[in-house]
Amino acid sequence: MTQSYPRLVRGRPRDEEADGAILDAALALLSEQGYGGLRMEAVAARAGVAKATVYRRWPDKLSLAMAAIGRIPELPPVDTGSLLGDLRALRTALAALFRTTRLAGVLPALAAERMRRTSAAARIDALMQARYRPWVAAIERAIARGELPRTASADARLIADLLAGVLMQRVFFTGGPVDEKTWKKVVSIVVGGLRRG
Amino acid sequence: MTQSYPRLVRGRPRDEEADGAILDAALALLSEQGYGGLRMEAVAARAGVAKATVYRRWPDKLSLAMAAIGRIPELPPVDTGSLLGDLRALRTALAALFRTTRLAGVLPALAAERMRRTSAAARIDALMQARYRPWVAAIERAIARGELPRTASADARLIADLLAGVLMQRVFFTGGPVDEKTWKKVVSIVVGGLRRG
Amino acid sequence: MTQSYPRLVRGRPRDEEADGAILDAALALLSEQGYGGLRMEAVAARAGVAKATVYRRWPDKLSLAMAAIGRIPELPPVDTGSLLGDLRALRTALAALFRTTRLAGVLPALAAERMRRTSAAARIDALMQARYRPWVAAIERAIARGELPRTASADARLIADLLAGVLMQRVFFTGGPVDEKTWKKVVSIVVGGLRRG
Amino acid sequence: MTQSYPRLVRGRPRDEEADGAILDAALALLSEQGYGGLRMEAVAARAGVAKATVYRRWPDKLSLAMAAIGRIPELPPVDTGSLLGDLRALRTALAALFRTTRLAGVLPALAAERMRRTSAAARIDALMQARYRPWVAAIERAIARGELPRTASADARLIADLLAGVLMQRVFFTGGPVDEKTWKKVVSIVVGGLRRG
DNA sequence: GTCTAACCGAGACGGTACGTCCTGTCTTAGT
DNA sequence: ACTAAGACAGGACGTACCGTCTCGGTTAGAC
Repeated sequence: MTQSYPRLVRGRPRDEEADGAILDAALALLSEQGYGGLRMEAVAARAGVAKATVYRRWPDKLSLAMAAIGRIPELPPVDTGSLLGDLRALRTALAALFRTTRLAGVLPALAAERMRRTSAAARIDALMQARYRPWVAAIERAIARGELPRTASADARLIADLLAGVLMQRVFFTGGPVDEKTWKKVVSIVVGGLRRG
Repeated sequence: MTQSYPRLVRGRPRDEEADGAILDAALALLSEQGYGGLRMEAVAARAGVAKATVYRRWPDKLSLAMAAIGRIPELPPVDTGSLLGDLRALRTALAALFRTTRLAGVLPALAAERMRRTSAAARIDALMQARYRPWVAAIERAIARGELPRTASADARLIADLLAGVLMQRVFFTGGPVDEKTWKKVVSIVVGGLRRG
Repeated sequence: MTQSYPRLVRGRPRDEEADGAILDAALALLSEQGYGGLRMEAVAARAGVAKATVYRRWPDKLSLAMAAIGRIPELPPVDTGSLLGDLRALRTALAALFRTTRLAGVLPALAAERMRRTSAAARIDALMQARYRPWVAAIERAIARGELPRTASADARLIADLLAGVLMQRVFFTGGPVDEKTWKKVVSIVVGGLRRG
Repeated sequence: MTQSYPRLVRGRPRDEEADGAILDAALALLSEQGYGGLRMEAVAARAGVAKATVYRRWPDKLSLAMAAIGRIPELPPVDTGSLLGDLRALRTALAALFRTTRLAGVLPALAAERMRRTSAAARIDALMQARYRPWVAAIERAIARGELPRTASADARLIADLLAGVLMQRVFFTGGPVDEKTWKKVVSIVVGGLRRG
């Protein structure tokens, strides 16, 4: 599918490897120091690249940070065949992602930027929604399978926000537990509420 | 109950008005610029105070920011006599708080600091839990009144996180609507699920 | 001659010991750190005194420094009976003073202040002239004794400046030696020139 | 004679004009405020340069001050053909330098630093000796011409210190006059003493 | 086989904020 | 009226980082 067009531009082509090195460096530093501690000079040094090479590719720190976050794998596609199985798998996958990638350290920083800079909000929203898509998909599959009432179909995103939201709330704000047992209660309440409604 | 002890400290006492002026300045800047844009020099200038006077009271930016956030009023005590009334009132009060105070701009920044600095986590947790207390209280009152099953009493905090969490999720991460109509659905799902369980 | 009047002023009398403690502290710090490194807070701390107590006695740093320098002993009265003996003794005494008291570290700092602040010049001049008086006195005695021609009497201060000046020049500016042998040459040139003239 | 080598250093070259602007600013402030009143921020502002640009070139205030003093012209080469002519010219030139450049305000400050910081002494000595070289040269020429006895040749520097020293002594310490008439007496004493010796 | 344009590393640039330090003044309670 | 203690406004310190710019040099397609 990919095809090699003759380059229209002249001059020395960009070093394609640099992109990866820069993003890896940025992500590592973002994970270690948070957004506020992310230093462009440190990114360049760690990537073995000049600072201008970073700025040539991303115009500022936020853009770089967002691109770096894009390197964090999304939740793996989950489809166990049942709503309860999917939700269990999603929580486990999210916990694993938070444990192995420091995504958890980066998301609130991104949210903070989002609240602060209107110009950044749209871009960040797109990134966030992509990451929450597996949750919505699981709800929609459950409706299609008849596990949830058809009336819930308009509210798939709301239900996803309700489920994912309680995890975020605890991880980022109240620090409460997000273990398997707690999760079962949440699922029971929400799914029960939906079926009853 | 309060009693006037002789001052044990010597030397010129701190200017008590300065505390308020500094916190007001910090809060204003926090609201306008966010945590990342909070400048100690700007705080001092706006408060009409020397920079050293700020640092004498709060050792760093995070401490100052947290103290400033302490000036934002908490959710007003809500007790309408019914769970649904309380929850409606809480959402309205929170929306008003976010609309009038830029608390919304500050919370994710605080969460970001919390994820980044272990030493900050405990202090921030305390502040956060105080702010979420009205939610827990409303749930506990509902259980006491018999509106929610007695079996839910162990999970009051989880339920509060579930309800508040979906609001936070939408405000900070997915940008979805948090209006009255949406809220009714959320309350219906969660309360329905609890009663059924 | 001194007489004890009843104190006319009311209130607590000044702690007379504090003067000495402050000046000693100032002199010690002046010697260790130079005028530029003299810190009023350090003086107060070292003297075991509050800062205000220092400022009550001396209005600013320069005044304090000058008063502290006043504690350095002047050249001892020298009168060996001959010009050559006096000059030898004066050089030895000055060298000892520079070796034991760090006066040498303080004089150029004072000279620098003198060049900078017109208001300080007169006070500093008075202090300096007092310190150079033994040189003038030795010249005047030599004239009285007939060791130097009577025509030199108008120039006693110039001659003193010539003799002391070469020592200052070497100590402060060119770093050349100021030993006994060098001094003999200087004395021989100057005294020879005066007798010949 | 000058030759153009390829630049060995990489990166953007330093702005050569900035050097001059910084030194001029430093010298102006040094003249107006003295060494103690020299402010790095004021230097940068006056030079129209960022503070870091100053620190990139000179690591501290003393280095900058010394470099700035290097901009003050040295005594012009003096060679009138006779010792008395040279000495008259040197005094006149030095007086002019002190009158037009505030070198006089800076030298004692430098001497004070020299006494305070061993590490600074060698550098300052070199600067000072360069400035006193014309005096030594005049003495050496006089010896070569036979105006002074050949036996004085070992003491050229001492004689220079004696002559320049009395001027320094009066300008910096005792405040006595350094006019033409006074100078004639000094020259007469010193030259007379040397010829007689 | 040049020419030219965009790239590259390196590092200086103006600007801004940091957190610390010091001066000289002021404000307490206590002697 | 003094004392110790220490807070105050103001302002400089030297460091660090941002995003831009300017070098000499490299690497490609266009001529």
